[in-house]
Amino acid sequence: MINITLPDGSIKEFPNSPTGADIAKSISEGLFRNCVAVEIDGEIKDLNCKIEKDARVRLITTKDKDALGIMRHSAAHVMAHAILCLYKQAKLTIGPIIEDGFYYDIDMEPVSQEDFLKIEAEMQKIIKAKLPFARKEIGKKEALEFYKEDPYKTELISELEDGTISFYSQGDFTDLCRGPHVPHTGFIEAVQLTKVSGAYWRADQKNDQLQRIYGTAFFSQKELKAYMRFLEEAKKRNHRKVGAVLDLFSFHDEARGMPFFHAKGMEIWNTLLDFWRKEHKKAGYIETKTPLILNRKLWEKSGHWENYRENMYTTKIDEEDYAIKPMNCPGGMLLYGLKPRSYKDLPIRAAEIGLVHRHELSGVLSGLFRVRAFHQDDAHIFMTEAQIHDEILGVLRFAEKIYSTFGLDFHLELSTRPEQFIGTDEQWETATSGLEAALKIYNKEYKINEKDGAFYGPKIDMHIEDALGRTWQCGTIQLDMSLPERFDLSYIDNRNEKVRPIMIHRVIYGSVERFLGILIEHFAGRFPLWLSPVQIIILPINDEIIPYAEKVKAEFENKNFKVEIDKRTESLNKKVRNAQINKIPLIVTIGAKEKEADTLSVRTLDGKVKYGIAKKEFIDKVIDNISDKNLKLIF
RNA sequence: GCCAGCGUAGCUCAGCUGGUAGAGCUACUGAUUUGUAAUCAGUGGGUCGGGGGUUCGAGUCCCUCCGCUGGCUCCA
Repeated sequence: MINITLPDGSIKEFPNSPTGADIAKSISEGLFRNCVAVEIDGEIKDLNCKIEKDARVRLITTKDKDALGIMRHSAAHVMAHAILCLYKQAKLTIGPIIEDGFYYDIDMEPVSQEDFLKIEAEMQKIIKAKLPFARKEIGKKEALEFYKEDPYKTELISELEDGTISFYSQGDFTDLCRGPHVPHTGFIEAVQLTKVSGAYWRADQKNDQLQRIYGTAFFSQKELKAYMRFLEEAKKRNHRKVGAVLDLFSFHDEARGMPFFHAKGMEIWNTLLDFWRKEHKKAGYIETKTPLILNRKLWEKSGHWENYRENMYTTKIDEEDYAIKPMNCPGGMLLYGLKPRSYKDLPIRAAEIGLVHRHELSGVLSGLFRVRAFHQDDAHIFMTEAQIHDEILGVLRFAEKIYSTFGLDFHLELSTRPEQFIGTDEQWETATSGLEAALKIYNKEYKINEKDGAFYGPKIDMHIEDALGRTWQCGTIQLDMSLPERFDLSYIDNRNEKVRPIMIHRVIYGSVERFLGILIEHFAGRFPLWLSPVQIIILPINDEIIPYAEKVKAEFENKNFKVEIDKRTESLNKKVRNAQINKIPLIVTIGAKEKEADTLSVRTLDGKVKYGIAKKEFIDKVIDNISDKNLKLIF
């Protein structure tokens, strides 16, 4: 007898080695039809996997959060199967699932999106056939024999241990795979190929370039359609597009990857930095500024010349080598080292909006998200060991305050010591536990990325989440055990001894350019009033009223509102349409009635119009919205 | 840098298998003086990304360079 414990605690008895399918059927036929896999004592297995001993069992239905990944992995197999049918000489490599779908890296002739239709058609045949996925455990020798013509699979198998190797087949297709899979191909209800790219075998440029074909799959056409709508929405919000319509910035061939900001872009830029400066001052930061071009000797001292050279722009001045800074830290070190420091001075929180240049590969440039010149909202905090966790905690709380002002939620990731590192075990221990202690007090869940820290210290990354649920790494807090050493920084402690300070680098916006890009997409160009480059547009109803409208405009400007007036002899409808397209939050129409009554009619971007609002009331409300940094206009 | 796709007026796009470039919006001019998402008419605007080639003839075919987009790699 086998005793199966179900998640609700109930126990079912089976005479001999039941499968997940048997268990499902014993409960209901409907449940069985929706089951894709089964979790046995915490491990997810195929539904037809025999359960040989008493176990805790959880049936995974299509509704389960684990189901989607299992099915997408099966979809990757189906795609590979279809491709092998169409491209006989293709060789498969790896085909994992990713965040919103799957891909398969295949050694084959280059394909383009036009080929998707026929691949998808072939996939549909396989799906319609409802071919069962069959697992076969196989010896290493046999596996190598099976793939003797295939260098990729041979390489993969040779890294596996004998006894752990399994193959999965559907129809005449077989692939090396750990599993699990859905019971049959018919579970792949909605599937679509999304993109192709070249990808190197084992991510190494020296290796062959493979075709990476991406796809996504869902349990229903409805979900697939919703996902496609999401992609559409993201496209509509694309900051490059919105930035052009709103006249915020542009790119020119004369300076690839280096944005030009227009007047309206600068309005937002300055608002972002005004806010930033005010908050930093309140949080006990000083602001500094270091030069753009610094002597090679400094970069040699900091280690950048050795480790970061290929990303640096260099130049010669008076026969000496210089580099345009790719990071602000070495300059910051010089400022700290300027004079003897006392423990009483610490912590020193020195911020710098530093313009850095990095020579990124041409292919990676992407709007404001990936550029070659950008401003970091940097700060270097110098402190004693005892101050580590207070300072880290301070930065976390500070960042939260900043992000929440934009309505951005975020999550944290801690990266620990990598394979290659400098410093002693003890230093790493102190540093890492300092970060962890702060995270614990901060009391927000965080993910640990083992061995993902910088070689010079552990770090905490802050990933914000935008209105579409996409995440972006913005903030980072990096403990640096290298630079204070290299620059021989010190402070005098209370026993008159020289001590090396602990230093962190931290950014909150990250790159101001990129943060602005994220905000554009987050708000879809409809900035909250305090951030809007144009807050109010005045639409005079006819030419006669223009002088009065100008007076109102001057009045608004006196209050520091960002206001424009549309004096064109166009229909009101057209001017309204224009203002809506330009996403100006407050569209104010002025005609004889308004002049008479000292009122305004105010249209907001939702298309609603309020007539007869007293001018004074309007001004007060605008002031309130701006000073409260309201995310939603309260009017 | 690599793979794939793309590059026609300021913007959005049309231009079939090669036969000497087109629309809407914008801009400008005139009329209209407008009450909440495009008033009407007229005018201007392009060495079809650059260069080279094939051809009697190239926006269209080929080569090459540049740029853009999606990925790879890297990262803020």
